[in-house]
Amino acid sequence: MSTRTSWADLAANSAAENTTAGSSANNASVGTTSAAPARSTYVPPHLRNRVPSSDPPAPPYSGPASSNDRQGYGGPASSNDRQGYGGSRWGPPRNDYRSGYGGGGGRTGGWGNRSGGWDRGREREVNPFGDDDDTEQAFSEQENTGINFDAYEDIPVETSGENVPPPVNTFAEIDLGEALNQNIHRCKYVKPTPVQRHAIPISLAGRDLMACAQTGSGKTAAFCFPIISGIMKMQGQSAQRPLRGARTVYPLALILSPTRELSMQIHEEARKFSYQTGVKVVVAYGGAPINQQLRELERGVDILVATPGRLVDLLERARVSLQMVKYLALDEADRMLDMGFEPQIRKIVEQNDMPLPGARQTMLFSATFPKEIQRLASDFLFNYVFLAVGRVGSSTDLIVQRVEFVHESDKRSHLMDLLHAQRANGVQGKQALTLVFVETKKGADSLEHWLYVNGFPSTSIHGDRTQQEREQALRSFRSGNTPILVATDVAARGLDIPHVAHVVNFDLPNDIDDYVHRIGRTGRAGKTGLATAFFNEGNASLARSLADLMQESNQEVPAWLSRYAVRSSYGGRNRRSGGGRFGGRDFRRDSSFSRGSSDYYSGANSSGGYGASGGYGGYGSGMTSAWD
DNA sequence: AAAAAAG
Repeated sequence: MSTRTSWADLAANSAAENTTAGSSANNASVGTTSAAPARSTYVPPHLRNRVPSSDPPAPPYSGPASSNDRQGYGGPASSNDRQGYGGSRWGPPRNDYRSGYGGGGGRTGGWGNRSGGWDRGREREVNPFGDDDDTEQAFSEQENTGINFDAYEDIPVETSGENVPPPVNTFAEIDLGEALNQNIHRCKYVKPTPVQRHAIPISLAGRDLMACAQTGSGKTAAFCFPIISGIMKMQGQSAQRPLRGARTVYPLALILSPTRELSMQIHEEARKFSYQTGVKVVVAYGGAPINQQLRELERGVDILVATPGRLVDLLERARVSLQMVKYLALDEADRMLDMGFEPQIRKIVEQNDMPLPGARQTMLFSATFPKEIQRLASDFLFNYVFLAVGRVGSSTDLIVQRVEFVHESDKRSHLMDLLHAQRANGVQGKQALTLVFVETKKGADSLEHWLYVNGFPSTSIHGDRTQQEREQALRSFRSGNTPILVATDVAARGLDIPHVAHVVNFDLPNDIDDYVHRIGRTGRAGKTGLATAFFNEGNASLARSLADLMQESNQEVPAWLSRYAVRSSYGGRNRRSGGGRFGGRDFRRDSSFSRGSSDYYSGANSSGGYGASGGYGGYGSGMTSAWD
């Protein structure tokens, strides 16, 4: 069955308000509104637990019959049963649950046996590939891998550290294990992306890693594959896993991210990668009832994906112990270590029973990595490899960046003009989504309301909304139902939302890195995108770094912005170092960081057209990449 | 100053 649909088809499908069977890719697995979820059919014991074999290239085979063996079929989905966006995770049961329920259809059937206890999750595992909503995601991944890989040959890559393991060119070169290889097929990953080519061998070699890489380029896979593979290998060993029913669980890997929605997204991806590997992934985040998450944890967890607050809660309740953690991954690591989060991260990593650096493997990923944050981060690392991977073409080439001078009082009408123009151009159909960033939560509410009153279907996401509202907003935006999303920085990082055609910085952030992350919500997966910023006197402090970034990205810099830039160029706290052409620079190589012999870290390698790029870094100036 | 993250 075909899994390839056009974006337009896809958007049309999603726009159909979740009432139809969805794309052809998974119509076998869905019952949708009309089909009352079938009662599980009896499956003779000898056919239970049968793992489908021989599928590469696997069509996303329909889900196992019973996705939720605890509740028969369709209670509110547990966070682990349902990864999609159709319906509240903890709300009352709804009829429009589509994925994973709808019983049967699978040629294997009968996985959902009721064997009690945690049997490493294999028998009851929901097929994450058979999910409607996951189709969209699978699609975007497909699109990601659809980036012109030939262009990757020239991508600038820089590594530094001792004895850096060499990159690979194919997944076949790496022994990730058969089950994981099958999932790679199912994800339609043909060839590793640059960050995967480099990061996976480094991680498999057991090395710690600090990586600057673009989110859309398979970053999640880059840290998930080695973790899953490593856990699979550990499973042969004795493993002092706690007995079933023990209140405390001992994950082997911990993945932290700064927002709940990003943790959800990582969990969804990790679940695909770990399908039928016997590796169990559980997500825990705030704003949702903790009891359900506790139940999931009790069923066993190898990889815990979490936001910091909820994890601290779980640690304090002694429901989670980090004693067995062998892998620690921080996504958006620079955010995780900034002022707001750092104490919590330290508490988790340093003030609990987590093994020390060296006794665990630590992987830090982000698109931007200011030098000061690198310095902080080195506390968590042991003899790590620094990796910076650029993107096809130069930074943010796929995004056309515009800056317009707009007085505070004119912003709304100016936005209205943009939206009208888009509508007139037909750019804003159901498929073209516009993401509008504002500075404050109140500002988000009032702008959303104003847009709504003025006839633009919009919704908003920010930290004062309930988690249900946040997830609903994201769903509604993704589906094109409300093609305008007003957001605070909660949505700035990591979220992979296909079809975002336009990012408007209604209020510019104060930090250029935040700008980079925000505009990175568009221009993803090889698509072009547009980013418009409203600039006025209040943004003077950003002028210099913004002008620099735009210039580096071959964007047209308005003359008036250059004048602002010159005027406000003192201080330079926001300035990028290194001309920003390239993903990043290991702070250990900076002249201000002097320690030991110079050749301790002399293993710097560089490939791709930029050479060994020595010495353009400046003191104190933030190092960033121009990619998300 | 604001945002995020626990309730």
